[in-house]
Amino acid sequence: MKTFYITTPIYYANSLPHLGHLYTTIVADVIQRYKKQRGFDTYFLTGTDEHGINIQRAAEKEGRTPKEQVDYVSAELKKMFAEFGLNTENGGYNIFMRTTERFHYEGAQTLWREILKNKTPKGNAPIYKGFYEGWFCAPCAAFKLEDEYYTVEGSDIPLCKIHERPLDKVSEESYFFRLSDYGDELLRIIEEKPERIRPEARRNEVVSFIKSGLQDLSVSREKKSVSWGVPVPGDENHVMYVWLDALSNYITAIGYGNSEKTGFDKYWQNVTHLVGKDILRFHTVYWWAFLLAAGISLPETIYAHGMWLDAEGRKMGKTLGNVIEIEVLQKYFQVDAIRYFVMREMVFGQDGKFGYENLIDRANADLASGLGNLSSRTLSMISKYRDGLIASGKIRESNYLNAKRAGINADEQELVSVLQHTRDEFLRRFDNFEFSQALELIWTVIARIDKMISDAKPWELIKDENQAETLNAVLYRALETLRWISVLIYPVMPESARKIYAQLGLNDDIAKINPENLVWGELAANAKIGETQAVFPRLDKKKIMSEIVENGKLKMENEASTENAGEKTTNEQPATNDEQFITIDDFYKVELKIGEVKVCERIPKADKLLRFEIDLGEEKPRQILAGLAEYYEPESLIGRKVVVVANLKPRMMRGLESQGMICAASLEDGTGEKPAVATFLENVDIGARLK
RNA sequence: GCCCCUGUAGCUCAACGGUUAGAGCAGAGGACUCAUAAUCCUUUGGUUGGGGGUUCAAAUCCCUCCGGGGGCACCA
Repeated sequence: MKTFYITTPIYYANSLPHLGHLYTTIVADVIQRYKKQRGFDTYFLTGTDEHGINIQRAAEKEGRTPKEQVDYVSAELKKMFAEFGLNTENGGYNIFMRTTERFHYEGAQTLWREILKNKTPKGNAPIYKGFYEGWFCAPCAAFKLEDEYYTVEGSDIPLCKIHERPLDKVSEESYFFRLSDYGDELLRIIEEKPERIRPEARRNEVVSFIKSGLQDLSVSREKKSVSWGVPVPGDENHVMYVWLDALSNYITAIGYGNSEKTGFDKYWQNVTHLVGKDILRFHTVYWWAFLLAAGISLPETIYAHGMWLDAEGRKMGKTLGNVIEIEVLQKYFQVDAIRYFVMREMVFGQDGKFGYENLIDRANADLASGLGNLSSRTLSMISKYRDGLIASGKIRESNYLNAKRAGINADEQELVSVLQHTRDEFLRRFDNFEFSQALELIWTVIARIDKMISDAKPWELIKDENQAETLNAVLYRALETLRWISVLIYPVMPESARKIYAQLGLNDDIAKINPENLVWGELAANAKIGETQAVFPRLDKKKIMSEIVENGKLKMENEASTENAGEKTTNEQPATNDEQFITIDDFYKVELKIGEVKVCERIPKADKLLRFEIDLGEEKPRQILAGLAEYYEPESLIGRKVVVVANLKPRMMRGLESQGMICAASLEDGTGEKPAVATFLENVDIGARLK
């Protein structure tokens, strides 16, 4: 039997469940169900990556042991997956992998030993002991490169650009993986079969990365600095570093190097790794090199999918308050509607926009008005006109003319070939990860059947005894098409597909029907349809949106009052649409003042920043940094009166504290944005407030 | 800075170098009643980012400019 193994990344047990986790896992689940229908013996892995310094730190912060910490996070994730029907019980993943499990330790260590046994393509030992030294940021859990930190004058300890805290000089013994020996081999492999890495644009990035030269990779940490990990075989002082540990989960989970799990020989031959585009490189360059080193065959496909942006196309983030909340999705939307939305809306491999409004629109237009309504009107007519009995769709020759009068082609073959073609094309698209386009095809068929019904007007046919067969044919064709559609959409919307299927009066397991084998006419005549019920409820857009917005506001207020005062008040934006207003009180939170520029100078090595000292009528002038250096000569600004946001939280830039912000218009002149500093025509007093 | 991708209707996306560049949503008008205010018909809307070039033929290939996104290593 053909096998198919699909994996999501194992999610780092550092952050609580979010849309990204949900999305990738849904996609994997859809593909897995699809392949199963197509007759593959499938295996579906998801899970959590539970080692590393970040986990250790997070645990310390929460007053837990690392194990307690990862137990908590992985349980949360499992809970979410269960609620979305992605767990084993609901036909979802086969294993929820956890890297803290014993079998994984065994497997990862076996992998290490196997690598040690071999030689690199250039005849060297793949792993050697070396010395790793660098500036280390604990919250980032990473050594920082030159452009990732900055230094304050008078100090030689650099600060992390992200966390604005001092870095530690870390110098430690480390095992290195001789990645530098694998570049040529990797390039050859990619060239040989480029489709292994998709989409193409991402593959190009990987190729150019390899071509730029690979450096050896540190694959261990000393236990004294990172203890939370898989011990390096034969060296008590080291634990494996994240990537080797984490990536190996894909094989340890199916029994590589351990006896607890099974399936490696069976499933590894055809594996698809779904990854976010941000971790593609690790899944190609590093992972492949590890596998080559261990003499294990490479994965069949690595597919990097895009990220979800907000409705306006901005990155989602806490500061913008534009994150899609899992709880909101759960509260207002059917699981299948969400599944449909993510598969239909995002062109797989590209970034997509996710807004609650778009989701409602899709659910209403495609599901409620489209598929739901078609099934509803069809079944309703069967009940009303035929007492719930499915009549044969055959039209006898003597009735051809009647059918023609009603606008119905007596020969159903035309519709049959449309359906077959749609099915074939759907499968082709699906096999090629073109889910959005595959689904679109189904909806052209729905429109076609809707049109057939409108043309034939069953409500008039019923009044004419001579049109009994025409009416039967219309109803049968609609029903039979619904049967096909149910089977095709099953991977994307399992519950709904099952519901529709059952309403057609069928009771075999749709999950096991191979769409390839669909044959027109297999819906038996004289059978009774099932109990009719609406499959996709129409969503009240106004009501739901206003509730979401209201709750969002409440949540923000709660967060604002519990978090450090003032921090979030200035950079928050309305969560959803542009019909929102701020109150006058909101405005007053921003303290805009007139200040006079006393000092203005360039900052060494910073091409955009200018350093100002601005008199706001306070005891001493404020130091403010502003990105105006590309557009203004420092001298020309001295003496100018400018508008300053006076109560902005100070922040460090280039090692200097900026205690406010200078307001400027952002102008488009065709060459890009240019700022124009706000000024007054009248003479204004220093320190005056704008209101 | 170097490299990659991308730009098509108001929005989201299609279109082996080959008919008059198409769908869906949104908008306007009409029809209908089986259906979840649904469906059907008609209709508005395009200098395919700009400019050059190759070709019998360009959204598609090449050059260039402009805009958007992304990659340039040890962070899942």
